[in-house]
Amino acid sequence: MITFEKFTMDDSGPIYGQIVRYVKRGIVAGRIENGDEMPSRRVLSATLGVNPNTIQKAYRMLEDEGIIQSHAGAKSYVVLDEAKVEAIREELAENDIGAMISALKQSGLTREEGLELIGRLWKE
Amino acid sequence: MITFEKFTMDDSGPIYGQIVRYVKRGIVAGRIENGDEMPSRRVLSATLGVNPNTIQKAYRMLEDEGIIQSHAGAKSYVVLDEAKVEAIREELAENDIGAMISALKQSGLTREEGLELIGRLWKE
DNA sequence: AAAACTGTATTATTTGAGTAATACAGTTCC
DNA sequence: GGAACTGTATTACTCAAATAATACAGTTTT
Repeated sequence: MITFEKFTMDDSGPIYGQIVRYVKRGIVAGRIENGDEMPSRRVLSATLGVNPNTIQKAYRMLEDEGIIQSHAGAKSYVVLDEAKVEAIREELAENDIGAMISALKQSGLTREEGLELIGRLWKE
Repeated sequence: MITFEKFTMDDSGPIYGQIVRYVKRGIVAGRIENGDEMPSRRVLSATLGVNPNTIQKAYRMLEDEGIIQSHAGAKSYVVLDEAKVEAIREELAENDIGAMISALKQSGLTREEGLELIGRLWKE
């Protein structure tokens, strides 16, 4: 069973998007694997203090991307193969790192200045 | 006169926030300096294709942070000293880089893996 | 002085995100 | 088989963001 701690979600943007990203990052990090059981909409709703409809919206998006499978009445499961995981890994890196690079460029930092600053701020 | 190209604003979140960030990045990058004249609300509204009220909200925030000055009827001007610029520089780095680091950590990357990947994706 | 700009303020409307409260049908489990 | 779970769907409501359409008073500019 995948565990969602009470609001790891401190990102930006809509909550359902944050949940989708949280799951994808969990997959890439190996915390979530093929065959894992998703918490029910109601349970996750209570855990995160978020409306069931919002959870359903996130789950629907995950299903549309082929990451989970839902059958009416039964529990929902994670469905993954190595290719999918790799695709998600690249999508996340592209998004997270790409956004920062374009922000730092807009701030006038060169590649070397940027890398130096990141290295200094990332103290594990 | 500060120039806003037709939608450099492809960020996320409210438009007024994007405008505020755009100005701050311009300041840090040296594109915007003390004494610079801001485009009028109406002009920027037309340039960006955004409602005047939304522009006014952004300008109000900039004024509240002491970055611009507005006097009813007259044009608005940028007001900066070196200390302010440095404060903005640190705020932006903290935000942009901090967000990415916490995202990459959540994806399970170590500091070394992260820095290596960023270096590879940032091809100037 | 008059025209053409400025900033500022107000009211109404639309849209998307999120909440709230149910309802229903399918499944799991004892 | 019945209870207790599942996923799914619907309708109504609130709220913030953004738009739209003005209006007014102060400033530049000619």
